[in-house]
Amino acid sequence: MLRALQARDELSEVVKTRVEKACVLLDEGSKLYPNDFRKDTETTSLFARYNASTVEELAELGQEFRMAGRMVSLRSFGKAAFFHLQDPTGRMQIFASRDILGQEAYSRFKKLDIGDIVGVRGRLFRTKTDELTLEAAEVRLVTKSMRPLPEKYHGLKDVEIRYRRRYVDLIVTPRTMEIFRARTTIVRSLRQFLNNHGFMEVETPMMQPIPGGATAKPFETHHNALDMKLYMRIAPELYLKRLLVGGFEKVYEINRNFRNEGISTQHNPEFTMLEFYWAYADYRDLMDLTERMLAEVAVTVTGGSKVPYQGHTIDLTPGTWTRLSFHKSLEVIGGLTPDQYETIEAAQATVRRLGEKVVKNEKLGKLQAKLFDILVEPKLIQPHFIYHYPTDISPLSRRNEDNPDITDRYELFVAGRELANAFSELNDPVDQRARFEEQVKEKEAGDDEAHFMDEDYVRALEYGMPPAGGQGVGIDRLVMLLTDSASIREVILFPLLRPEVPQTGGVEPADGRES
RNA sequence: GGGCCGUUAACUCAGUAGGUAGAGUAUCUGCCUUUUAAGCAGAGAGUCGAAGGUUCAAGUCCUUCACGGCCCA
Repeated sequence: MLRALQARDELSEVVKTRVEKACVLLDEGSKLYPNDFRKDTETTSLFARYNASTVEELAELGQEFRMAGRMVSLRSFGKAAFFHLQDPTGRMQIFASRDILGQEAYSRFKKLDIGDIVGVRGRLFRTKTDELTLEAAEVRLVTKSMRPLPEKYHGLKDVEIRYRRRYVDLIVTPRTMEIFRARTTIVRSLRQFLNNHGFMEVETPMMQPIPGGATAKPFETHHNALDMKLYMRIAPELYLKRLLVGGFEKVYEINRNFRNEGISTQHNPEFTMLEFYWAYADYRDLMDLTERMLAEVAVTVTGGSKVPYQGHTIDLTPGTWTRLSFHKSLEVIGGLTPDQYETIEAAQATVRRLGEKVVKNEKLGKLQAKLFDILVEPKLIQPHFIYHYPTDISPLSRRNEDNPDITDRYELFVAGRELANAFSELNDPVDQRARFEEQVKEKEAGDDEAHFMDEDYVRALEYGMPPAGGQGVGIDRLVMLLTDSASIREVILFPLLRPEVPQTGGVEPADGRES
């Protein structure tokens, strides 16, 4: 099999050489992929215990350790060599010499390549340059690598290859590994916070007959056995609120949503969202909880509640977050006066003046949202809760008691981006049905992001849903913020990309996309 | 969808005014027992993203396309 691989002429010279070496190893009776090596320690663990030890202390220790990992560098001197072994926790220098390993083992060691996964056994010592190093009494090939690693100094720079071959990126770009560790820490600490506050994690359908809970275009799919059209969910909202009807008072879900929209530095078609619902609470309670939750996560991940982001320092300390009404923000931050946005005509004129298109029959709230997006959102660097969104762009939110044209809804903005969306939930089934009907009209008028009618959801509300506050938090954006990442693709392990162009052979894509 | 930029050896990058492709790393050979971007000497390695076009001659100029990046919508 390996010989056949060797004959493939599209392989680079370096790969062919390695395959050839692997063939020789096989011929000599060596295994290329043995699974009998066991490690008993890791880099950071050894550094934590022995980095402060003196040469003498290490010499007295006499203990042997077994480590495994990828050989990522090699400095060879004929009869001795240093290399670095990379494991998930870091890099440990290994010293291998002919005198210690013996003639035969040393010559086997010399056949190893950078990139191979090896197991080593030996004692610790300190080099002349004072680096804690393992002196190998044994070095074994554990997994043969056929492909060369990227350049040792510059690493992998081509972002396309970094995303397509994330496995290589993870090997050679320490920051990539840090980001995804941070991502896990963030999600874990969100769960911990919510669990500690009595929330219960649940899972609701990701394939839904009626996609709801957000304003977005869904992906469509099909169930063969049921011969049924299904949509990938755009939000879990309507299912989570059915659970409030059922009697759970605090529920949350952290999982993927899918939206059939463009891709940008801030949008991936599948993204992760936290949604949680809290009965007998309202949007103001949510603001308080959110401040504490996100600050706690920030402290867990970055060590403090002030985090650097793209040249800014974002202060997430609870109690310092700005709270401003939607319409006030148009004035205070957007620089508008009420007569520039209060009526349809005025708002249309202002939208046009800013160079934006005005769509026929566009509602006042939507026009005002456009003004907000242009004039206000980019300026909201420090955390801002913008509350009291217009009712006509908030079909699932509870109306404000004093003014039916606005809702008890807010969005949280940080670093010029929406990070969360929350509101006191609409639990009046009659109002909800009317709002859906309004959405259906908009859908029929050509707005393919408008909501579908969801009769079952209305029926659930008719049984009675306790008053509640609910919030969605964009996890990818939160990870971006807390890891100082400019692009969402940096915080998604495998971001969506177009299919890779075949590098060799005459195989054309069979979709006839040319022309 | 629009604009700008990129695509050259496995990786990181050069490539003058259009004249037939370079470096470093990696690889291979030789030397080398405390290096850490190890060192020294030598060697091999490229459909220059794809397809057309202009030209005596195209990595370089033109057109289209693909993939990616950034900005805008």
